Amino acid sequence: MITIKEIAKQLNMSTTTVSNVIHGKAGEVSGDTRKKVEEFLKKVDYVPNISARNLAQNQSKIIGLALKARADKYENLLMDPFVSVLIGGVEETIRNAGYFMMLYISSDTGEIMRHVSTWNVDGLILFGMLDDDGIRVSEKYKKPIVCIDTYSIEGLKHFTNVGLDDEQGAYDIVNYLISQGHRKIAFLSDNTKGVDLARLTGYKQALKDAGISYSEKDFLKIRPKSDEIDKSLDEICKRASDYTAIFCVSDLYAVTLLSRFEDRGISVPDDISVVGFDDNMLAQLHRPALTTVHQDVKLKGVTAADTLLKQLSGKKTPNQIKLPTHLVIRDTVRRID
Amino acid sequence: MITIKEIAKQLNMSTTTVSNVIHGKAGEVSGDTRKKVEEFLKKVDYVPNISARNLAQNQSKIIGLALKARADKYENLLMDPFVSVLIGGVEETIRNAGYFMMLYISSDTGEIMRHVSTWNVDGLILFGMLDDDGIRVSEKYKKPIVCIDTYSIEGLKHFTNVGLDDEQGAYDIVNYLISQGHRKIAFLSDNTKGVDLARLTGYKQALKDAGISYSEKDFLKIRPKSDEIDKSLDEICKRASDYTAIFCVSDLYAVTLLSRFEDRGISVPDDISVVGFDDNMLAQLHRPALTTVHQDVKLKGVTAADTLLKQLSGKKTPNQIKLPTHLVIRDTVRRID
DNA sequence: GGCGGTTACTTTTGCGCATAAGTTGTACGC
DNA sequence: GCGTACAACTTATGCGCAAAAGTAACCGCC
Repeated sequence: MITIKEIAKQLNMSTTTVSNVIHGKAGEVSGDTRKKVEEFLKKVDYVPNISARNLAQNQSKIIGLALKARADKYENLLMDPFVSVLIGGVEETIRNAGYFMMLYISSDTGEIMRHVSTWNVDGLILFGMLDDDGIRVSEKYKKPIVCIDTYSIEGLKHFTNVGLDDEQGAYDIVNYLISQGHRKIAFLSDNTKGVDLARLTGYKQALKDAGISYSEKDFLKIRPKSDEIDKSLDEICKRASDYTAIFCVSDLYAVTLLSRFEDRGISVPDDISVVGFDDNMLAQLHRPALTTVHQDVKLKGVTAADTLLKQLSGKKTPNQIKLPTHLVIRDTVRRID
Repeated sequence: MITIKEIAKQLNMSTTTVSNVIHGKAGEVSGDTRKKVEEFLKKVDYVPNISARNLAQNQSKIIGLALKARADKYENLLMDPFVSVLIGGVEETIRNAGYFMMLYISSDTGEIMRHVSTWNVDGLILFGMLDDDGIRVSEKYKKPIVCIDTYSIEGLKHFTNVGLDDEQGAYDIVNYLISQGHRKIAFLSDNTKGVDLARLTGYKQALKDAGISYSEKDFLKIRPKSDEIDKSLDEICKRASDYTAIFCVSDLYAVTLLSRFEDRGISVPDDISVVGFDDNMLAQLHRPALTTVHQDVKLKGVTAADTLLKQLSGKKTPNQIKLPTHLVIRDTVRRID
C-alpha cells in the first residue's frame, strides 16, 4: 500500500503538505496544491495506515464492545435473539462516527481491561459485565465506559448506564394482569440481581399498590444450567397451579415455559396466564403470541454508542439513561372474574 | 502506560534485551537477566502497545468478520437468532489464537476492503457477502479470506468456503416427507441463489428420485421486505391447500408460516405439514415443535476461524468445507396414507 | 597466539504518520 | 524602505516497538 511519503515524493512536495490535505486543514495549503494532492490521492486509492496514525496520535479509533459470556445455554447472552440486534445498533452508530468496533466476549474483566490497554481503545461499552472487580480494574484505565443494563450502585458513580425503566415496565405489565382480575401472580427468574431485581421490584410494587401480599414462595426460581433446567421447569409446572398468572423476567423464559406448559397439557391462557419481558421475535412468533413488555433493543445499542461518543468528545452525560418500554398485549392473558 | 524504553531505563539495560525477554527468545538472554526482567514486567503490569508493534511488524493480529446487513426485517441477518452464536464461535477461536476480532456490518464490499486495508487486517471472514464485485475488490488486497455459506463458483476459485452440505440436508428432509406419504410438497424461499439454491436442488433431487414431478409453481416465493411480507404470506396461505407439505428454506420462515397458519385456523400437522432448516431456538420452542434439519452454527463459526488461522500460518486448506447436517424429527409432519 | 565461534548484550534504524518548529516569499501599513 | 504579518510551504522529531547490525568478552583449539 502506498504511503504518504511515497505520494509526497511523486508529487515533489513534503509529507506535511500531503498530510494537511488529508486532514482538510484549510488555510495551510493553497487551492492548487490541494487539488493536485486530492486528485492523486483518489488516483492511487490512498488508505492511511491506522497503526501508524494511532501511534502518532495516541488514540485508536476503536471502541470495544464487551459481552459477558457464560457457558450454559440459557445463561449465555448469545443465545438470546436480541443480542445481535444490539450489536448491530452499536456497530452502525460507531461506524458512522468514524470509529471501529472490536468485539470481545468474555467474563473476565481483567482480561478485557488488558485488551483495552493493549489496543489503547478509546472507549468501552460493557454489556452484562460490571462486577465490583470490574469497577476496580477499570478505574485504572482512564477510559470512558458506558454500561448497558447494569444496576451496580457502585458502578453508577463512575460510569453511565444505559438501560430500561425496568421497574416501570414490570409495574405496568403486572398492573395489567391485576386489571384483568389476577391476584395470584408469580414471578419467574434465575437471580435477584441487576435487571432482574429491578423487574422484581416493579412487580412487588404493583402487587403492593393493589393490596396483594407477596411472599418469598411467589418467586419461582429457575436454574438455567443445562443439566438442571428441565428438572427446574418441571418443578415450576407443578407449582403453577397455585397461580393464575406468571410474570417471567424475559421472553426467553416465558416462551420456554409456554412450550413446557403445552407439552404437559396446561393450556395458556385458559388454565394460566403468562407474560414476559423484551418483546423479541420469540414472543411475536409463538402461538399463543406472548403478551409482554416491549423494549427497543437496537435503540439501546444506539444510545449506548451515542453516549460514549459524546463522552469521547468531552461532553457530559447523565449517569443513568432509562429508555421507555411499553406494554404489548397479545394472547397469553385471560380475563378472570 | 509504561513502555519498553522506560523499563529498560529503570533496569539499566537496553530495550532489545527487554524485548527479547518479552518474546521469549531463549539463548539470547541469560537466566539472571531474564528473571529480573520478567519480575519487573509483572510488577508494573506491562502491556504492549499494539499499534506500535503492528507498525513495526506490518501485521495487525486483527481478523475481520464482515456481515452483510440488509434493511428489512426478514432480510436482515441480525434478526436471525443464530447469528450471534456464529459470531461467538468465531470470536472464541480467534481469541484463543491471540487474534482480535473486528466486526463489520455492511453490504458495501468496497467499504469493507478499504477498512481491511486501513487496519491492515491479517485475514477476513465473510458471511453472506461475496458478490462478483467483492471478488474483484478483494483480489487487490492479498489477504486470506474465508467465506461462510457462499456458493459463488467464481469465489471458490479464490477463497475457501465453509458451509453445510445443504443439498444433502434438503434431500434428507424432503425424503423424510416422502417417506411419510407426502407427494405434493412445496418449497418456500425468497431467492434462488447460494444456500437457497443448494437447498432447492436437494429438494428437487429428492422429488426426482421418488418419481415426483416438479414445476415452477411449486416454488412459493416469499417477499421479505417488511411492507410486503404480510401480503406475501397471505398469498402463500391461499396456495397452501394445493400441497400436503411445505419445505421452508429456513426455520425463521417456517415458524413465521406456522404462526400464520395458526392465525388462519390451518392446523399443523393435521391440515398440512411444515418443515424448516437450521434447527434454531425458534424451531425448538415453537409448538408444535418444528421438524427440521439441524446445523451446528457454532461449529460453523469455529471452523471458519480455524480455517483462516491455518491459512495465516501458511497451511493449505481445501477450498470447500461442508459440515454435516442431520434430521430432527419433531411434530410438524403428519404421516399420510 | 591468533582465529573462529559463541554468548550476552547494546546501538541503530525504520515502520507510517502527525506535528512542532523552522524557512521562505510577499503584501501591507506607515 | 523597513518592520510586520501572514500564507504556503519544508525540515525535523518522535510515537513504541522489532529487528538488523554492531560490540565486547570469553572459550577452546590447532
